[in-house]
Order: sequence, then structure tokens, then C-alpha cells
Amino acid sequence: MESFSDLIKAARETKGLILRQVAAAVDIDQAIISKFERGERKPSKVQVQRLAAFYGLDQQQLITAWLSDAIAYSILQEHNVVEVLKAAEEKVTYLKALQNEK
Amino acid sequence: MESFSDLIKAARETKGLILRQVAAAVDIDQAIISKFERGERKPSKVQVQRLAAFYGLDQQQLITAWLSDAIAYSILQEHNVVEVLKAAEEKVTYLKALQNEK
DNA sequence: TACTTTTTGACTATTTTTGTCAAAAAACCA
DNA sequence: TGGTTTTTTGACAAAAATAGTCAAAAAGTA
Repeated sequence: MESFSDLIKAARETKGLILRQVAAAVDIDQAIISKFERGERKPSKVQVQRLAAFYGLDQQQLITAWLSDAIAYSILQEHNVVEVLKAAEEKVTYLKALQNEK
Repeated sequence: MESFSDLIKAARETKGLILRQVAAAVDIDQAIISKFERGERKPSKVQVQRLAAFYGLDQQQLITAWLSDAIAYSILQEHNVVEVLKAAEEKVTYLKALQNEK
């Protein structure tokens, strides 16, 4: 289960690119990409998509990594993590069903 | 699986209180509490705790409802919800283990 | 209708997030 | 080692998101 950080850092290294090159290609400041790669800053969805496209990574997979990072981080200091996530899943299921009705 | 909104609205009605009374007791503007009860605004953790204390509700349970609401809402428009939540759980487990090592 | 409660929305203030930039630090190599 | 390149850091300002306050509108009740 890899983090967004790991995935984009590995992708860049695989391609043998330096930050400056990626920065130019995806039009994001290299300082920010550096922070993405170390998990210091959370990208926007558009930024995730641009990086996925540039590196040729699967968008869905990268977005999943990115979202799950954010969720994990947001509940890391809580006690009943499993219950929270289970409840969240039930709620999404319920809300999606509601949406589809209409 | 009840939402935070439902829980605090039910609690207030059970006690037969009006917003103004709750607002005074917990020191939160009644307009804001009204918005909490309709899910229009997301409370801070401190506000959740104050409301739990005032209504005599179980804090853990109310916090779980509140957190899972936020998570559900944040991924409602995504496709692979189950995968995201599963990944989030794995990450939390991993990160908590890391924390405990130290 | 008169009164009470709830909801709405506009406004400000505060906090958080964002991108930009240059310098510091680290890595690399001749 | 010294010089060059790359990465990381942090300060700064701009922009966006969030928060609380308040009064008026709307809804509910008798």
C-alpha cells in the first residue's frame, strides 16, 4: 500500500528526471513537487491528474493513494479508526443510493 | 448509522430544549447550532465535545459520527470508495505501528 | 394575528492554503 | 577539495476557505 509520495517519487526516478524537468512539464513549481514527494504538502486533484498523465501512471490508482493518504492522516490520532471507516463506508453507500434514486 | 446532525438534533428534542438554550449553555451561536443540526456546517472537535457533554451523549460515539460524516462527504463523488477506505485503514495501521515503535 | 423558534444570508475577521522565490543544504563528480 | 547541479527549506504575499456575529426572513404555534 504505497503513498502518493512514494509513487510519484519512484516514477520520477524510474524516468531519470530531475525536479526542474518535471516542474516545467507539469507547470508546478519544483519546490512544491519536492514537498509532494516527501509528503509535506498535499496536492490538489488537478495536480494529481497532471502528474499521473505526465508519468504515465494510472490515474485511478494515484487518486486512490492520494485520497487514502489524506484520510489516514486525518484520523491517525483517533482511537476508533476501524469503526470510523466502517461508518464512513456505510454512509457513502447510503448517500450514493440516494443520489441514484433521483 | 446516524449522522452527527441527527444525533444532536434528536438529543435536543428529547430534552425539549430550544436552540437559544443550548446556545447559551455551550456558548455557540444558535445560528451555528442550527446549521450543525442540518449538516450545513461542520463543527470543530471542541464543539463536538461540548455538545456531547451538554447532552450527556457518549463522546466517542459522537466523534465517530462526526469523523465518518466528514470522510463520507469527502469521497462521495469518487469511484473506488471501498478501495480508498481499505487503503486508508492499512495506512493508519501501519503509521500507528510506526508511532508505537518509538 | 401575535408570539416564539428556526433558518438564512450578509458581513468581517481569522485561519489555512497556495504559489513564488532565493538561499541553504545535500548530492554528485571532476 | 572545489565547483556544479539538484533538492530542500523557509520567508513572504496573495488567494481561498472557514469561523463567528448579527439581524431579518421564514416557519411554526397557539
